[in-house]
Amino acid sequence: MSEQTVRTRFAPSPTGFMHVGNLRTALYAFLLARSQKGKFILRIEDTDQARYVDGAVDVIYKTLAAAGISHDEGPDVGGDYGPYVQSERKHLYLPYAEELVKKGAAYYCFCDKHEPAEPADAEGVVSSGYDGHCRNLDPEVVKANLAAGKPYVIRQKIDKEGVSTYHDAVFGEITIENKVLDDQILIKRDGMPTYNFANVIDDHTMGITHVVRGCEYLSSTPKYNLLYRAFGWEIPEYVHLPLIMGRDADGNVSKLSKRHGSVSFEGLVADGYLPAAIVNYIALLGWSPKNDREIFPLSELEEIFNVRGLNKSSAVFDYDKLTWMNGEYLKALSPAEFARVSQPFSGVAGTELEPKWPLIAPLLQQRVGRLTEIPEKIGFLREQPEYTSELFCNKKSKSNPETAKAAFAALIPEFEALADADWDVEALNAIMTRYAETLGVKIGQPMWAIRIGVSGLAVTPGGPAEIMAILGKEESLRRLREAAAK
RNA sequence: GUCUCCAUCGUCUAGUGGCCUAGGACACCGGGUUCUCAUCCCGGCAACAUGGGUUCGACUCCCAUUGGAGAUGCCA
Repeated sequence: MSEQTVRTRFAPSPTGFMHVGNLRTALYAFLLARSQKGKFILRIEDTDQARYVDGAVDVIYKTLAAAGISHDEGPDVGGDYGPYVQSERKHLYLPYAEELVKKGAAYYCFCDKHEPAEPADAEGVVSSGYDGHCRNLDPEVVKANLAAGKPYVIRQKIDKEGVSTYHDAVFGEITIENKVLDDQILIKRDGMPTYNFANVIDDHTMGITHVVRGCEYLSSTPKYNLLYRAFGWEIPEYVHLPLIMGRDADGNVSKLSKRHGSVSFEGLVADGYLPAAIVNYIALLGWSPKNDREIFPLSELEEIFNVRGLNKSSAVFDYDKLTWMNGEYLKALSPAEFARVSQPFSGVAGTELEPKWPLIAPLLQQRVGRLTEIPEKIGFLREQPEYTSELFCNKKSKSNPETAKAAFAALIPEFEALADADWDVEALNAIMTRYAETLGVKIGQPMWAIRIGVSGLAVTPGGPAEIMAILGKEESLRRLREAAAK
């Protein structure tokens, strides 16, 4: 490319939610622009009126903002190439299509709506393409039909001879035989442009230099290039991205969709993933910095992003790895920040646990992958789960129901003797430590028993002392006496 | 069906002809540390789809096969 400023765009259609695949496309387009000190543009593609969803555009703004992907031009921030909403550009497209007709690169078509192909027969054969009925209509007939107000569409006229080749930054040279290119519709019966047409016009008129999009457009790109050429416009640089896949219960892989789990940004956030972690994770799903690092703040990605790191093969979305990465982000938060972001997921609001949240949150920060794990992790604080004395067996701490009984017998009176005012983590730990020392066993043994006694669980956030401090003297002792009776 | 693209551990990936008995991460398994289970640390398991070429030498280049994905809309 020349000295020209890099301009990339993200052109979502307002569907009401943001698929992570789309978000990743936006991220890469944004990163490419930022890394080249270029501009990133947001354009709303709402040419399909039938699909209009209320408030869907706001979802796009909110998601991009939450992800930290900021655009330099767009419907909400303005710019020199507006309007940035396709429905507001409606009047713009028809003249371009008519220009193409004049140039012989497009034609009016008065055929009935092409009936949707049969749901595919036994062989899975799908009828393909337009039959070219109106391709060479007599100009006089066209004029008459137009004058009579006959409904029409405008189709691209594609020369079926030879092959088309273009270059893609990720996939290299792509060559397609022109005969498989269909005379696609440019202007629909309702006067609106199709995505295929609007895209080309908008990208050109908005000065887009790098078209970043999913690789489902790989095989239709030659048609777009024919359009650019018919207009005499410069073809942009293409950056086609591999798809994000999901794995279903049977182990089959396909384009990531709802049956694989949450696939929208807001869905993931609701599942307890931090926006920053989601962005970091998807950045590495199909792109590599070519080194062993995995945790990258967005600001750093803006510096180091490079199209050379883009992968050709599709990637399976791995919720486990996202959970791990989310845990890393959670741990990196300040304790106060963690308490703040995790509280809404905790379920403590309005309960007796709410005042104790500042005590509980620190115990969770190092052991949570998804924020939604929190309620089940702290459920025992409100109600102790059922358990049997089997749980008292633990090889490592040399524990069994007998050692537990002994520990209860010795420790309950000691805890009882502790004054309410002294009931804190240090004092409680001191009591257990002293007991272990006099008995000559590892501290793990009494702690194993007490942990289970007050929680009913083998694994808990925090240790027995922390739990007792949160539970308070009365409730702790009640649970311990019950445990001793088992 | 046709067209296009893809192919390294279960998953995300590094690797651009010799640095590869293929590196990192997640998951899994084992050990260690921490006043305690978890966290953390250390270790282990585990891959170049197959078959032909090219080359002194192929994970890397070419071809075929197989497998996978996408496209084939008056959706975007």
